[in-house]
Amino acid sequence: MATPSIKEVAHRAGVSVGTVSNVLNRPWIVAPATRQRVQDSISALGFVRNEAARHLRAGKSRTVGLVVLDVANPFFTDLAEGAEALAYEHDTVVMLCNSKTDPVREGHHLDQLEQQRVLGILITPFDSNDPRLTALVDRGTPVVLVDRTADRGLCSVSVDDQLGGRLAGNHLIESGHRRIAFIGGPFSMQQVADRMAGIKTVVGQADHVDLQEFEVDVTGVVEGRAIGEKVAAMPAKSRPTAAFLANDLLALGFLQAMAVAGLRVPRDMAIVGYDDIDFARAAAVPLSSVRQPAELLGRSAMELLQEEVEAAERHRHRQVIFQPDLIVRESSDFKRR
Amino acid sequence: MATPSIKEVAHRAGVSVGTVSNVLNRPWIVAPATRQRVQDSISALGFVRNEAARHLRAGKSRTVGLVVLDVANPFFTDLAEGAEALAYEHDTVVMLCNSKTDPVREGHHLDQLEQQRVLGILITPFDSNDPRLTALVDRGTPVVLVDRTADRGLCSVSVDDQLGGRLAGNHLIESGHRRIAFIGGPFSMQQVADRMAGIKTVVGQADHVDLQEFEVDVTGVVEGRAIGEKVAAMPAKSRPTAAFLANDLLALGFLQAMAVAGLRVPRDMAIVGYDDIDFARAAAVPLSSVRQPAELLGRSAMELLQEEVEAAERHRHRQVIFQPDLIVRESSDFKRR
DNA sequence: CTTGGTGATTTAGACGATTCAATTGGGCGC
DNA sequence: GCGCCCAATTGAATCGTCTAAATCACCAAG
Repeated sequence: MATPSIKEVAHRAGVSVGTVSNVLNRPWIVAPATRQRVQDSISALGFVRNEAARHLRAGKSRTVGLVVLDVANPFFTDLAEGAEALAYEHDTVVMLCNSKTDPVREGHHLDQLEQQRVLGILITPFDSNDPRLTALVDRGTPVVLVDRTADRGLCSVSVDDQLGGRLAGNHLIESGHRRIAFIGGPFSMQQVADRMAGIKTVVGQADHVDLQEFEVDVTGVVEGRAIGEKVAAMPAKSRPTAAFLANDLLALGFLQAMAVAGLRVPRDMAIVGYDDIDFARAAAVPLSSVRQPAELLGRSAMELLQEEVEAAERHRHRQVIFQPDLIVRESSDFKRR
Repeated sequence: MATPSIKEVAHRAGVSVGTVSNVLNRPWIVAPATRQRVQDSISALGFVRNEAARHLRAGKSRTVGLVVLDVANPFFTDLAEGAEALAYEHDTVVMLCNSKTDPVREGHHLDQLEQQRVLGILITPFDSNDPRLTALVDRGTPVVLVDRTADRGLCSVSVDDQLGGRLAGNHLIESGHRRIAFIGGPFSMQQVADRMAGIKTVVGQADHVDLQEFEVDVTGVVEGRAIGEKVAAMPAKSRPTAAFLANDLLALGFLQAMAVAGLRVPRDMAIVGYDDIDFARAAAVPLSSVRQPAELLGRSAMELLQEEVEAAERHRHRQVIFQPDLIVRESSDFKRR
C-alpha cells in the first residue's frame, strides 16, 4: 500500500536496484529488453521517485526559495512568474514564501528553507542588513537580493528607486504642485527610503516646494484609504495638492478616500503610484505610476542564482540595476495654475 | 566549510550522535551539563538540521502542497493565507504552486509534490476528474479539493457556486434587466459552469429575460477589457444591459472597457463580479460582487487535511460547503424602468 | 580450448538523522 | 563491600537512492 521503492520495482522486474537506478538516470547503458521490463514494473507499481532520498544522496536539493514581502501584490506575483519560468528550464522548483513584511515570518521561512538545503534563495528582505541573512550566507546558502541593491558580497537585482522618486517628483513639480505628500511603507525599508530620497532631491532643487512625509506600516489598499482620509481632512490651505505613494496598492486606497471625501482627482489631488500593476490602469481614475520591470527582475535574479550555483568558485557577485519608467495617466494629468 | 552534520556536532561536544539527536528531539532526557555542551557545539558550528534526512528517516515530510489557479488573484492569496496560518500551528510548511489554469503546469506541480512526498495536497484543480489526480490519490497522497465540490472519496471545501449565480441573477432581474450577459473562464471549469447554471436557473424562471454567454480562456483584467470592448460594440438594441462576470478581475477589466466606450455604469450597463476582492471596492465604480470567504476556505481545507493525515484510518471524507453573499455596490445599483 | 575484451548487471557503501536496544556508571540500601 | 536500579549515554540499524567498482556472461581471436 505504501509507495513502492526502487527495491520493489527491482524485485518485480527481476533485476537489482542498481539497474533500476540506471534506467532512471542513464537509460542508455541498460539493455533495451531490461529497460522495458523495468519500465513496465515502474508503471505497474506506480513507482514515484523519493526526492528526499535523492536529495540526501546527492547532497543538494532541486528547489529554490523565493521570499517576497507580499504575495498579494501583483508586483511580486509578476516577479515570481519570471523567476519560475527560468527555474523550470533548469529543472528546478520554486518555493514561494510570503513574509508579509514581517521579520518574524521572514525568519521562519529562511529557517525552513535552510533546513531544506535549498539551492539558493531569492529574497526581498525586510532589512538587508539582518544578521540572520548574513549568517545564512556565511553558512553557504547562495542568496540573491531582489528589488534591493546589495552593497557587496552578494548578487542583487533592483530598480533604481531614487530615479523612480525623481521621476515622480519632477513630474509633479513641473505640473505646478507646491505641496506634495510622500506616503510609504516603513521608512526603514530601503526601497521606500530611496524613493523618498529621490523625490526629496528634486523637491530640494526646486523653489518653494514643500514635501510632507507620511509613514505607514503596511502597504495595502486599506492603509492607503486610511491615510487618504487623514489627508483629506486637512485644511485646504495646507493640504498637499499631490501625493506620491510608494506602491500602487496604497495609491488605490488613497484614490478611493479622495472620492469619498469629494476631492477631485487630479484637480484637487494629483496621485502618482509605484509598480504600475494591472489594476492601476483599471482604477476609478487611471493611475499614474512608476513602472518596474517585475518579471524581468525575477528572471534576472534566478539567472544570477543559477550562475552562482553552477559556476561555483569562479562566480563574481554582481549588482544588476534596472531603470524605472514613469507612466503618466489621468490621476496626475493636470497642470496647476 | 560545507554545512556540518550531527556527526561533527557530536565530535566537537565529545558525545555520540545519538545524544545530539536526543538534545534536538527529547532534550529532557539529556543531563543539563551535556545538553549545554551540545548546544554550544551546535551554535559554534552553525549546525542546521537536514530536513531531507529527517524526512527520509521519518518516512513523511512536513510540507503541504497548495496548488491554485492563479496566485495573482487576491481570492487565492487570501485562501493561501488561511491555509498557511493553520499549517503554521501544525509545524508544517506550505508550498504554494501556481498552475495558471494550465493542466500541463498543474501536472508538473503535482509530480513535483508527489516526489517530495508531501503530507498532502490542497488543490483547485483545472479538472476535478483528471485521472492524474485520481492516480495520485490512489497512490496514497491525501488530497483536499478547494473551491470545488468532490463527489465522494475526497474531502473538499467549496462555496455554493450555483447559489452565487442565483444571487447575482435575481438581483439583476429584480433590477429590471431583460438582457443579461454571463462572462466567464473556460466553461469546462466546474465553478464557472455552476455559476452559469445558477444564473440560468433564475433567468429561466423569469419571463422575457434573455441570457447571453461569453467564454474566455483566461480570467484576468486584460481579457475582461477585451470582452468589454466586444460587448460595447454591439448595437444598443441587442446589447445586454447587465453583465455577471465569473470573477472580479474580469469584471474590473470589463468595467474599464465600458468607461472607454462611453457607456455609463450602472445606467447603461450594470455589472456584478465574483470573489469580492479588495480592489472591487476600490474600482472606478465600486463593484457589486459575490463574496466568498476565501481565508476561511483555505483554513478549513487545511483543517480537513490535517485531520486526514493525523487520524489516518478512522477518517471519513467530508464535503464542506460555504454560502456566498451578494455585496451590492454602485456598479449594479440602478433600477431599470 | 584458453585468453581478452566488451557490454550488462550487481554489489556495497555512502548521505544525515532518528530510534531503540544495549551498555555504562554512580549512588544507595542492606 | 556487594548487588541492584535507574539515569545517561552509546551503537547500530534504518530510510531510498545513487555511483563507482566489481563481477558476470558471452563472444571473437589466437
